[in-house]
Amino acid sequence: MNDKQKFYITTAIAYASRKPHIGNAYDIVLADMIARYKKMMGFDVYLMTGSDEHGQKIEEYAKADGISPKEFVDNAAANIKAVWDSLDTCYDKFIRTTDDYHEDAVQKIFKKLYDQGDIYKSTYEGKYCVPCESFYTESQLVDGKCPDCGREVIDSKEEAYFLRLSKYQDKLVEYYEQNPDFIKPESRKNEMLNNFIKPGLQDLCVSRSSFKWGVPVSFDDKHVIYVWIDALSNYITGVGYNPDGSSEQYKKLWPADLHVIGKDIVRFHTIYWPIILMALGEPLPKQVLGHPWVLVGEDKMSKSKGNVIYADELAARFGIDAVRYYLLSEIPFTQDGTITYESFITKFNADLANTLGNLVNRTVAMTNKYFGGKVTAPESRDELDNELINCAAETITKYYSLMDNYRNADACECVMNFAKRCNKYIDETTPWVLAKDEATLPRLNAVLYNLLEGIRLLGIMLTPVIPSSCKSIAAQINSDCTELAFGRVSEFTVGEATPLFARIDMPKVLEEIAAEQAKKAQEAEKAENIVKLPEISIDDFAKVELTTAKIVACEPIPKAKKLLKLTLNDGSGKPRTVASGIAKYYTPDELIGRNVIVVSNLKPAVLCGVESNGMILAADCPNDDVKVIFVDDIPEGCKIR
RNA sequence: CGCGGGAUAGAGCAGUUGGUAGCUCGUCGGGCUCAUAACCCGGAGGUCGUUGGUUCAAGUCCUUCUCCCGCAACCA
Repeated sequence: MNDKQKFYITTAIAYASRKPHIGNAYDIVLADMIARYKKMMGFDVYLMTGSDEHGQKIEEYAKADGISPKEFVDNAAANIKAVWDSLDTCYDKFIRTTDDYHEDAVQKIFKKLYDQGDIYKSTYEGKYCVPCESFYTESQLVDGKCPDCGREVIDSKEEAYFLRLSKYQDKLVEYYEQNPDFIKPESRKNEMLNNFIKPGLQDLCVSRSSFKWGVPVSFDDKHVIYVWIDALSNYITGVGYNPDGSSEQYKKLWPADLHVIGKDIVRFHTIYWPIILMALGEPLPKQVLGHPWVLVGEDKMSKSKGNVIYADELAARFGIDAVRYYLLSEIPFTQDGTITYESFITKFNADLANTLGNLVNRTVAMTNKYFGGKVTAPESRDELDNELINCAAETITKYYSLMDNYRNADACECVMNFAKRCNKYIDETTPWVLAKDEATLPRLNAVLYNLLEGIRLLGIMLTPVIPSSCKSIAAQINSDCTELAFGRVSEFTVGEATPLFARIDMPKVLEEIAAEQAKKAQEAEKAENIVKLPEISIDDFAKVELTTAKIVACEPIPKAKKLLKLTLNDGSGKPRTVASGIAKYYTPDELIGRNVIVVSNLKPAVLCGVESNGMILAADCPNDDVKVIFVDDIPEGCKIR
């Protein structure tokens, strides 16, 4: 038995549909850093991460690839693991929602909640549009008709299971009040209260019958358990929870001390998840940390924009610790952070290479050069030494309080400031002058000792952030003392000075990257142009009626950001109204008077209150651009085939 | 008026309960030579988005407007 206090920390489980990008990886890196820090502080830490492997999307992707969903997620999970491992993350467990013990426990959780009445079978209260095969709520209807096609809807119902949220609403608010630190940062708590809880919680639909790839409801095989109960439960099933009897490990670890998640899923973790736990009669997690996103430049990362940066590729190019350091030192606590190759390299050169790496290098080199690598703790300290030592003490105090509050970026800055202070100390004490005179050699010994102590402390404080580099620091100063206080080592016998981080030649590397990206973009474009849809017959094509038409009027649609309302003359004598999602690319003035091609037999639809009769043709161009196909030299009303 | 977040030096950000505007990068000048063209010192550069107000005192509190970004609703 050990008497250490436990600390159970989790990441969100990654959706196993595609390779995780650097934003997804931020989650695990942050959690890993916290885990390492807590270990350093003497906690018995357990870090769990994993993959979310069910759902319609995965079913579809697998089908498109011509493999079974299980094969698909086996691949995807291996991919996720590989990326996590490429970042030197030390998780204790990787749970997959397709693991048998998880599926078993989830079925029993569902059954238990059903048996005690917290889950009930009901129907989508619904208006059903038969041609559209869709359900709508009363409020979604437009003039009492289908918002999609404008036709009559009928009362209909589809079976589904619901979780009673309303029953636990007051208890949840109470929990928020009693645990002011439950949601971090605090601004997100207000968002939850104002947006979702105050208006009143709707019961949550927790099953699906529209796809099969999920955990089946044990007593009703038409339904699979939808993502909420399946995915969120991983936090307890992964450490051995089961309604039939939980493991010793579960009893020791639960409740979790911290869920590390992205800000987009705060709602699920601070409303649905606590309610599920309350219904199960289990204690609630102590804290949820909703971190911001990592954006590329101004944009959210997306494949179609071609701006995705992958953590493992970045690590392969610049080193694991370079990636970890960037994520943990540059992403703000509450606001979204950005990453670009420029900012990455700038940060790397300034902090890791120039400030820290160079400090270690010059100090170790001097110790070797002047004393054959060996210095001992001095007897006395002068004014300059005291300043340095005080700065070290202040840094350590600040470091603790920042790290305890997950202000890792501020903690990194604070530590780097101490590294700068050490560099300044070298300038103040001028060791190269002291080395010239036999009489000042004791002083030189003291200076180098103080610097090596400073470096030792830097290495300890940065260990959660850049673990392998700190190992290298410890090796170079040849000390395994991990006490975070100045003057705890009686002597140093340093090793070889080897650069920790080689400076990056920014223009050269940027050029290389640009060349690679251009190549990738070309390949991607080629792949895009390959036909993806199944072949159709000429008869299928003949079903599409294409007509030329002149745009006679055009105006933006209020409330709609993307839509323009076009009035067309298609030669029929009757004006035709079409809504088109091109507001971002064209102003009305640019369109009026031009001739375009319209799909004239498209089923009408109501968009933002405007009935759209048809669709004009436009091309999706690279760089997120859209170009309407103009046919100004063809008169309106011509059929196209 | 759908909900929310933001606007501070050329760029990226800090600014806790109102009390002299800071940090990093860049830029200009100087110093040093142990070190990775590195390190150290100094200068320039902001009427803190706009309007009005509260106050001895407003980046900070209240108000008007403008512009950005998420989410929600619509890329027919």
